[in-house]
Amino acid sequence: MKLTTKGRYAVTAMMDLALHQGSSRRVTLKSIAQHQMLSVAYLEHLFAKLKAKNLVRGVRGPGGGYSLSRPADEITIFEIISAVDETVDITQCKGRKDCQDGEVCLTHELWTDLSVKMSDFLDEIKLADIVDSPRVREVAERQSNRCRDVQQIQHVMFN
Amino acid sequence: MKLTTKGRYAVTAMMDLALHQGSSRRVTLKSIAQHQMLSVAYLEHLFAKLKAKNLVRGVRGPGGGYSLSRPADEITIFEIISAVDETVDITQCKGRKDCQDGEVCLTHELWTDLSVKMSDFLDEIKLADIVDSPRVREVAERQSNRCRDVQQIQHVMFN
DNA sequence: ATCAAAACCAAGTAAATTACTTGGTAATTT
DNA sequence: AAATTACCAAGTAATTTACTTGGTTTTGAT
Repeated sequence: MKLTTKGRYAVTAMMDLALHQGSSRRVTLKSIAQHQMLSVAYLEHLFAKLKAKNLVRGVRGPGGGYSLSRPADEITIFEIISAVDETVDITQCKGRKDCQDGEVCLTHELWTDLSVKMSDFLDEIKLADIVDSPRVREVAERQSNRCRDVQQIQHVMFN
Repeated sequence: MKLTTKGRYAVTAMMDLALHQGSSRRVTLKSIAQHQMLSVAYLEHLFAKLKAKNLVRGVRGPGGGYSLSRPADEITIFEIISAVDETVDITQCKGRKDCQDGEVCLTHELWTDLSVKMSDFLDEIKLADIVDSPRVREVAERQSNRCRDVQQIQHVMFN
């Protein structure tokens, strides 16, 4: 179990998809990149991994983008984080002749116990749990209106 | 809330101290370094931070080493991890004119909610919770016997 | 049919963080 | 006095994170 900014980007990106899921609109990496102030190319890497774990679905071409491949209440935070953070659990002393005489270190076992607790905790939290409060829906609505306004202005100014 | 190998090293090192706390023996960085296969110098950095947060106490000189500065049931996992992982929470869009028009991004607020949940979870787990099971005490006892054996052998061979 | 918008792909570079190295000083026990 | 330990600082190496560039494919719209 590891948790870095990479995992955070993945989770917030998935939130983004979940928030737009109802309107059956797809979300482009470009728009996520603007939200999170990231490059599209970096997001591509993350989404390749999310796709490999069957968490998202990509559609090419104009009007394309990404959407959740499962309902938001069937996707856990743990799944998202472990999809991108590839937990390189070297929680074993590799057969060194330390105090343990070939056994795995006690502290490493204890860490594993703790790690499992954390994983279980995050595996109980579904994407929907975070995204589906009424407060959130309201804010999301207000934001998507703002989005539309900004896009219209940009359209008038630059096209 | 961040969680890397650095945090893991800190937690396992603190476990090490907790396990030796009863016998009122101090634990040297050298012995921890051997357990965790790390350099002493790197551990020094970690312990400087743990000390700054008043989680450990150092005693110099022969027979010196580190011990917990509070009982293990008053130290939480969250304290340990946040002592060394210095959570650089840039969970705010820094006033960019995105969709939000100066507001913080919704997804970032949601991440913060989640982050708080995780922190709370780890703040409820005490060091003692992990280290104080009977199984652990037994294994620890066996290990410290082995340790003594190894040390005696080394003493005979190299001194 | 052509064009533009998107996903998808690969091979690099830059930046940040993690972990180590070296070479010390200060305190404390034997 | 000598050995052992914490404590300190300024660097380097290794790894991971994030970005860059330059593509290709797919697909909807004109």
